[in-house]
Amino acid sequence: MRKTFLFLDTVINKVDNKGRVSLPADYRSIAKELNTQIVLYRSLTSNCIEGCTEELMEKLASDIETSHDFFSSEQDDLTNLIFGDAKRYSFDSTGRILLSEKLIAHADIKDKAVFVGKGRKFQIWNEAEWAKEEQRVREEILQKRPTIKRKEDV
Amino acid sequence: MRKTFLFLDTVINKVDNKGRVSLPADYRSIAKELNTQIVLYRSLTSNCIEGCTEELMEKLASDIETSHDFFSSEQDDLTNLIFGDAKRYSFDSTGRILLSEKLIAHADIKDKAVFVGKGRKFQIWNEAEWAKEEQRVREEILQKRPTIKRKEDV
DNA sequence: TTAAATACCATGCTATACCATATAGGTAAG
DNA sequence: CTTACCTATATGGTATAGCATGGTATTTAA
Repeated sequence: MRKTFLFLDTVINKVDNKGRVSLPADYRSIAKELNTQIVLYRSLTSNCIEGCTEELMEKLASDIETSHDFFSSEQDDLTNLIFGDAKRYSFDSTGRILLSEKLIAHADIKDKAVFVGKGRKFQIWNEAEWAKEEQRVREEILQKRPTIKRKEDV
Repeated sequence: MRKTFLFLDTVINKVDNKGRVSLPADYRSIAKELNTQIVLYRSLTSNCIEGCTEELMEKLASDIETSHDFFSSEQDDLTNLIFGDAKRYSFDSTGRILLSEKLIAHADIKDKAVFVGKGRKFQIWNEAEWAKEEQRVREEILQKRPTIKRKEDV
């Protein structure tokens, strides 16, 4: 029935004192249907956790293999950074994952986790941080809007 | 459930005074599922130990065969360096391997070993050395990021 | 015969699997 | 339009299994 496999929507779930949090049901069903696991890692650019399917990771590994020399330092650095930080997360029968200390610290997660869909990937934010980020993104879009409008007018 | 065989995550395990260290369970399961052994060798470029499956070694052998002249000195050097240094390591029922003196000396391993996933390969570092290396890589990648993106897009 | 490598046993800890309860969304009957 | 019921998801709590690690025995090699 499902034709696309996109992480969508924004969902806020509670994180208990062990670091457990329910993965949104919608995200779970993607992993289930693709028969793959979820991989989480620290975002390179923001104070948030980023996630994707293991399938996408596999694709990335192949891409790196073919686009760089086997012994190149670029490939070395890239693979260290990406795969060294990524970790498979399996959810239990109730759909929860256990966030690692490293991830929680990086995103400053307290008792709430905000899941934000990004298509092939998704992000997990601290509630207040996400509010700020969303504000920032919206303002940026508004600034660009006049340019778009002008084009439409022409 | 698992369809991919990527070495992921960063795990710190203790090395006892005999040089024994637990291979992370996740890494072991890869060797098990692929029904292959783990091969370790001294990194050509860093003060760390590098590891992969024997399967990947096979692939590397084929690649070298096709990418250089069969009798070239380049191929001689490469094969000497890599295959001459590599050694199979089998783990016992509790999942531990015994690191050789040569490897321990090269990576300056003391009482802790840091396993860093690299996708098809992984590395083993001295704790302090890895901290420095991770820092260096993060800074470098952030600078090069536009270049990488361009490559991925193509 | 001694040292070193390998295999096996025991223990404590923690991730994870499972059960039970609560909450919300949706549907159909009143 | 309201109420009651049902299903799916989220969350709290607890038990269990898997893992890392200390220790010891057994085998292999020098």
